[in-house]
Amino acid sequence: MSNKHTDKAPAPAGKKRLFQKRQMQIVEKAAKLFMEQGYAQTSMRQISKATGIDLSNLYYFIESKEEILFRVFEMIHRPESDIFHRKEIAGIDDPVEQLRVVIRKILNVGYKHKEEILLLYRESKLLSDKLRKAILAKENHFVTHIEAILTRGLGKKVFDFKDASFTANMIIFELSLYPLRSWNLKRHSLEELTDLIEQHIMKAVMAA
Amino acid sequence: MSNKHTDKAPAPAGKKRLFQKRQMQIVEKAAKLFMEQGYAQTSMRQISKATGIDLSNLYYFIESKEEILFRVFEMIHRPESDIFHRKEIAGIDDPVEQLRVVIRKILNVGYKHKEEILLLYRESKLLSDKLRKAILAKENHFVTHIEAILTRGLGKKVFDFKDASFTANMIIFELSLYPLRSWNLKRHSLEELTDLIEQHIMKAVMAA
Amino acid sequence: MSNKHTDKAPAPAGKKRLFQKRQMQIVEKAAKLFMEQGYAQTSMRQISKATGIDLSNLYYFIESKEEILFRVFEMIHRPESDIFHRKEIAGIDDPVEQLRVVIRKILNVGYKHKEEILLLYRESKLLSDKLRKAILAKENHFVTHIEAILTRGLGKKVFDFKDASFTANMIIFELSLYPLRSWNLKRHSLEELTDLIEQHIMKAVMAA
Amino acid sequence: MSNKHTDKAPAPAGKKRLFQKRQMQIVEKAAKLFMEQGYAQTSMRQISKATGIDLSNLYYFIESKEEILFRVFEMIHRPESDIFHRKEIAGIDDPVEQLRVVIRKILNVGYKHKEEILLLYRESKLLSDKLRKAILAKENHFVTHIEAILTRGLGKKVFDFKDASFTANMIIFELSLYPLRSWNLKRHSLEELTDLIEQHIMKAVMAA
DNA sequence: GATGAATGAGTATTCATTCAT
DNA sequence: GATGAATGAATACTCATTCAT
Repeated sequence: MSNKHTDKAPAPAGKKRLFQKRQMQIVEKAAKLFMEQGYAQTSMRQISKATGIDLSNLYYFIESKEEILFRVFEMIHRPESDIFHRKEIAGIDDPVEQLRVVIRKILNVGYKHKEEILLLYRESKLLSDKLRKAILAKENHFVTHIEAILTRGLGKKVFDFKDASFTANMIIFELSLYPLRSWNLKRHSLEELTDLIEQHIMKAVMAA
Repeated sequence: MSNKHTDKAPAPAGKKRLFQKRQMQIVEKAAKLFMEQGYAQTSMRQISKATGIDLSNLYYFIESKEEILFRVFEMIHRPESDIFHRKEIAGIDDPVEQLRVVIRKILNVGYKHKEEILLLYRESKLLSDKLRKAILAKENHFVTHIEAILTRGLGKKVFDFKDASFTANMIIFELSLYPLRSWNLKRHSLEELTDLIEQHIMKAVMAA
Repeated sequence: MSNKHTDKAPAPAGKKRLFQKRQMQIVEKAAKLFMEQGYAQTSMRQISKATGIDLSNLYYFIESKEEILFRVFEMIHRPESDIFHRKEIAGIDDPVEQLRVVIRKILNVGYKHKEEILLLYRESKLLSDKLRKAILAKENHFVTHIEAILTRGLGKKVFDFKDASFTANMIIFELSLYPLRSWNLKRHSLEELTDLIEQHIMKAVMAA
Repeated sequence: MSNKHTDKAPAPAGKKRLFQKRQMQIVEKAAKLFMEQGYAQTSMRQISKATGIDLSNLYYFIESKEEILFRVFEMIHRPESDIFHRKEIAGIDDPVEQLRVVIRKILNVGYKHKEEILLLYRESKLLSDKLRKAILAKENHFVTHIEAILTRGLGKKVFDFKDASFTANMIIFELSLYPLRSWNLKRHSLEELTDLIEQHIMKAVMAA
């Protein structure tokens, strides 16, 4: 997918804004449809109807259905991206407390964006290798951050485990328990779940 | 899906076997295609070509594409189903040891059937409610078994956690780390992974 | 459609009976299905299931789906065929009374075989020209009989109309009011209908 | 059948006309095919070929094969619909004369649209309940009008019969004698037929 | 007489995408 | 920027009928 549109000769800034606004509109509505029905089961006509943008006109703003999916994935990752840079987290000195807070933050994001995360797991395979890798790279960013916290805690001997990289991966995975298996967790409230997951993870990493 | 074929008047056993053999053939080939390309992206024509069974004749052995998917899922679950009943596990008295063995068994199944399990997570949404519930019920069977082990260990005070049901769910989930995130675990060998996962889980449930 | 089966070398009478019995079985069940769903919407598989005769075996008793339809039509006409020969009708001297009785007889047949008659009107077009003509010839038989009664009444000056052939046709047609338009006659009971139709027809043919 | 096309935002009248013109084209050609071969025996491919509109493009103008059938029926009813509102009929004071004129008008329509009316009787069963009811409602409109004339004549004592509703139904039915049984009326010219049918009906309703 | 399996052409319908205006 | 119409390939599925055993 070449950036057919975005690398055009520099257009008046106003026009460009409007263009991107339309794109966002499309991506957001499409995201909703993809989550509800799946990518393959959503037709361009449905997206056209949902956005109110004429079917042919849609292709003025996006190049293909696949591009929409890619942009949907991009959009999904954005809200979580800056979690680690906020002072409320970066400023915490105790790795134990820091991990605890990060866990809760990510869990909350997961509750809110359950559908989006499910979508990511379900449909990312459809992307061409290149695009899928771009998405997975973003994922990796998270793992790296967790790993940093873990390593710091290991140095301070408040944590105890064999492999920080593995453990970071596992933790990120555990944090997606709810989005991926909510159908089997109906009996717990979100508050309970948060506590249970936090305790489960902390117990697995804490030094004795 | 009615039992169009299976509830026929009792046919000669040999003939019936042949029919089921063909069904298996279809389901296995289809499973492979579904894993590689996804369910929606796999056409009945492709299944026909892959099995060598004429497209229309395919429908002599199965009722619909959806039935194939359902049978694929059934097949995935089967090899794991009897894990818990084998003496080598049911016979173990120590819950700690028992859990450890079960973890390793399930992990091994997961390594072998990585693609299948991914498929299960990816495409189970596509099944009609009825069929999806049938599949989830099988899943639940596993969780229940783990829960039983956990509860026994809790009684013996060798385990320590708040909620056996939640913990069993979480463990089952952790055991699918590899199938669901193998793309991020390339640097570990399967033996390493097995050890790491086992330790991670055991640490999270063991009493101090 | 050649009589592939029936003109075989003379078979033992018992076998032939059985063969015809099976044929009847097929035709009767098929008739029911055709009436309910229409000819085109009924599949040979359904007929096979309804009769309990294996699909391939069906073709031992009939040549084609079209032959079944033809035999269904044949069967439909049979019960009415002998109406006119029974003494209770042939023995009546007064044409007025005779017509009246015939009307009531045919109406009753129509009430009982509403679906069959509808089928005849709906699907006879599907038959090849030759077969359709064979069916229509039977129809004509009725008209001729009515025409005879009318002509006799005209001679006795108890009836009054211009064209006996036309009138006979019209009467036969009027007698199929119920099978063809029952959806618009729900508010009348069959007894009422019988009276109303009889009076309507009689008024149209009686001399002043 | 939702009004997928017709409830669009008010488009330029010219464009809309063109769209409807295409629809008409389809419906007319399809009507011809349905009459010749029956609905079930006519394929969308044939309709595509007959109209010169590409098979997939056909679905731009109509929603389904069933919609075509429905529109065919609508079209059949339209030319007759305004019969009763024309001055030449509504303006007649004498019910006898009025009925006579209506009979002749409807008969003429029947002669012209013999095939269409046959189609209506043959295939209306295929419509879904909802659509069939819409068609039958139009039919009923006719009956109601005839009934009104009959009732007026009954009041003026120029007519004599027991049940106006039944008689109206019967008359409408008698007027379709030719479309439904033309195969048995070949020996009469249309002029003769018109006279014979008119006389038959009038005799059945007139007061002595 | 019966049966399981095959065959090959057919069905209505949907799709993403593009073109001309 | 927008719209109506087109395109051509694909979809899952069904059919009447026949064959080999």
